[in-house]
Amino acid sequence: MTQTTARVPQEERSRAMRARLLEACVELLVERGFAGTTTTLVSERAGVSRGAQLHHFPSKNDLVFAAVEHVTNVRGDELAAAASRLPGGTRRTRAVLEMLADHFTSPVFTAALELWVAARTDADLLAEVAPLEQRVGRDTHRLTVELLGADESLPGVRELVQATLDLVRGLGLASTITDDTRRRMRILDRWAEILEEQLA
Amino acid sequence: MTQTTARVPQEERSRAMRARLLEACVELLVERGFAGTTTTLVSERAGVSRGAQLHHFPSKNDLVFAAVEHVTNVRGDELAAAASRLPGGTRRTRAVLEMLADHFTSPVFTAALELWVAARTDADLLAEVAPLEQRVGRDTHRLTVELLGADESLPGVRELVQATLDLVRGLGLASTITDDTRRRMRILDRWAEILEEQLA
DNA sequence: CGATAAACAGACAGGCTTGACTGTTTGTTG
DNA sequence: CAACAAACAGTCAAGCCTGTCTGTTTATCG
Repeated sequence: MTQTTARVPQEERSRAMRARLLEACVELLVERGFAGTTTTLVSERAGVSRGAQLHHFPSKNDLVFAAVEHVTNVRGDELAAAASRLPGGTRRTRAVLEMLADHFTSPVFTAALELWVAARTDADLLAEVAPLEQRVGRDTHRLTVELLGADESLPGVRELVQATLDLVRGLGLASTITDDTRRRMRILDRWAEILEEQLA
Repeated sequence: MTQTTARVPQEERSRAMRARLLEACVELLVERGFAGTTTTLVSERAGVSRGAQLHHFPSKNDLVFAAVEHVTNVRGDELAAAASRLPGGTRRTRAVLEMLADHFTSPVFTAALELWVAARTDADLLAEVAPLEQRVGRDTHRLTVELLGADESLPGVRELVQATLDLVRGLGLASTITDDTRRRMRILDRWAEILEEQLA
């Protein structure tokens, strides 16, 4: 115990402070958007002095880059968690779709969207975002294939799964300014029909 | 002729200047994103003095609001033009999908996306964007139904068209940071198959 | 042709953001 | 416990953006 308390504290505090800053950063991305996420607001939100913030993240890019990674990890975790909560049996396909749609309408996705759009016109940020997003994309694809029990060796199956993911991405984008859950549900119902038919 | 040249000039110049400013604004939205689209850059890009700009658009919001309207109109025009160029006969469905996908990966869509995302965290802008976007959405839906010759009185057809539009929206979003045309084409091929099957 | 108003030009101030910088506290190590 | 390093705190200057303001040119109309 002595060894633990003697060895960890500083490192631990540092870790906690970084985590608080990243959390605050993501919250602000959702609430104020990328441009509205100023370093001052982040430090205020995190309850951290500007000095401390600059100590852990020397520049705004350092903070944002770390936030990108953080968001990516959270997205992966949330997806995995949601997948494990998934019920089996009938209506499995529909449940998988709902899970995906939920993810693509969640705050983490919104934060990722802000980073995504910002990265389009920011080369440095893009270099950071692109590979991570690719990873999430691949992981999500793999997960979806697994959850649907799809056989990708069959022609057209891979494209169908990709289409499914692009669909929920499109639904997610639409939901950011128009919260039309009912419409979304009907579309998912229909898509589930098609998916089951095609994968059978 | 004398009457014409005597009556129009000033109004005409004014119109031209407004158009140049809006064009410059849209260009910058694509190149620099919403946050990077400063009023100063717009006036420089348009070759207009800041004073002249402020005369036509007293505030940045006035400029942006006008740009939203402009983008909306251009989107509508481009879609209509593309639709009229569409070939008939076989592979009609595939051609319609490609047309839609092209639109949702075009610069106007990118500009609209920037406005869209910015509007999410800007109430004033949202009030301006939402109704116009809804209009484009409805028009696009109607156009798609017409081009596909779909019968919306049949159950599930409406949702199928909506899914198609959300799919291309998702593809468009993905294309903003990853230009993966080949992947997109394969997905469209596959979706065309399904669409024809379902609409038959 | 003179008067009036619109169009155009450019300087200026206020507010905000970022990152550098100096100083203080806390933890670690010999 | 003394010395050193990391963590933390807060101020300051430089740069940018927006919108106001004053002045000038161009067109329209009596």
